[in-house]
Amino acid sequence: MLSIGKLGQAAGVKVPTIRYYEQIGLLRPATRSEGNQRLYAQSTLSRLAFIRHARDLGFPLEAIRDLLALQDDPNQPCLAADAIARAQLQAVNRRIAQLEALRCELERMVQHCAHGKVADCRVIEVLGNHDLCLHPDHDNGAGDDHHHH
Amino acid sequence: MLSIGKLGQAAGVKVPTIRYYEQIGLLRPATRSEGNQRLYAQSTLSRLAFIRHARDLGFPLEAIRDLLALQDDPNQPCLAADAIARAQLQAVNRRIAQLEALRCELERMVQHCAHGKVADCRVIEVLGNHDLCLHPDHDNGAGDDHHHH
DNA sequence: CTTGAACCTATAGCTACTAGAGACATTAGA
DNA sequence: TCTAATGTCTCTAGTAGCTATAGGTTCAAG
Repeated sequence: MLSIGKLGQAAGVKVPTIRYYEQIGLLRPATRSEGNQRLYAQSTLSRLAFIRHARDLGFPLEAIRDLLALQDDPNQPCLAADAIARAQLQAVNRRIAQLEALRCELERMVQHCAHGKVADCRVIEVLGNHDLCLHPDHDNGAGDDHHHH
Repeated sequence: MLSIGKLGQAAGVKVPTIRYYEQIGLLRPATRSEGNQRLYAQSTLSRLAFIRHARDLGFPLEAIRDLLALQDDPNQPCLAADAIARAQLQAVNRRIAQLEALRCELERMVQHCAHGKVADCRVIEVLGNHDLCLHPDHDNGAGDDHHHH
C-alpha cells in the first residue's frame, strides 16, 4: 500500500492533483488508514500513470474518463478508444496549423521592427491595423488546450 | 457615440467581453447615457480592435496591458514592445514543437490500432505503458495558451 | 517522546471569458 | 403615443485543470 505522496512521486503527479482526480471521480476514493490517510494499491499506480500519460498527450479529462471506462471493459470493441484518439489527433493538427499562421505573422512583425520609437513601431502598428496582416483571417482559434504545471 | 453592442460588432468582440475588459482595467470606464448605458467614441473602437488583434495572436492580457501603455506613450523607444512580441513568438514556437511531438505519438497510436477488442487496443496499451512511446520524455508542456470562443 | 515532514479538509485563486437571472432603457412599428 | 421587441444594466456563478493557502492531524525517524 502506497501513501499519496509515494503514489504521486511514482506516477509523476502532484499530491493535490491526485486528490483533485478523486474529487471529480476520475480515481475511486482511496481506502484510508486508521488515521484517515489515503492508501493506494499498485493498480492505482497504473491507472494514474495512464491518466498522466493521456494528459501529457493533451487529452481532456472527459476523454480520459471515457478511455478509463473502456479500459475497465476489455471485451468491448475498441472503436470508441480509436475515435477519441483520432479526435485528439485532429485537435492537435488544427492547433498546429493555427499556431503556424500566428508564427508567420509574429515573425513578420518582429522582423520589420526598426527599434526606434513606439510611434514608428511595426509591432504596435500591425496590432492596431489588421489589414497589415498577411492572412487577415488568422485567428488563435478555439481554446482546446489545457493548462498544467 | 457607439452603444456597447455596436462597438462589439464593429470590433468583433462580444458585449460581455467588453464589460469584462472594463472591469479589469484594460478599457477605461465608458461615459454613460442618461439611462446609464455605456457610450463609446471611435477611439475606443481602435483600442478594442488592437486588443482583439493581439488576443487573436495569442498575447496574454497582461502583455496587452503593457502594449497599450506603450501605445499611449509614443515617444518611448519600442524595445519593450519588441520584447513582448518576441516572447510571444518564442512561446508559439515552443508550443508548436511540443504539439508536433504529440502529433507524432498520436499518429503512431491510431495507425497501429487493429480495430479489434479493447483488450488488444494499441491506443489503450500505449497510454498505459509510456515505454512504448517514441520519445519517452514527450510532454504537453507548460500551459501558456489561453482559451477563447 | 519529540520533532519535522507528510497528510487531512476546505476554500480561494489562476486565465479569459461565458451564461444566466431579473430589472431597466431604447427603438421600431402600429 | 403606445407597445412590444430588443438591447442594456448589475451581479453571480460556471468553465478547465489544476495550484496555493490556512489551520489542523498523523506518521516515522531519532
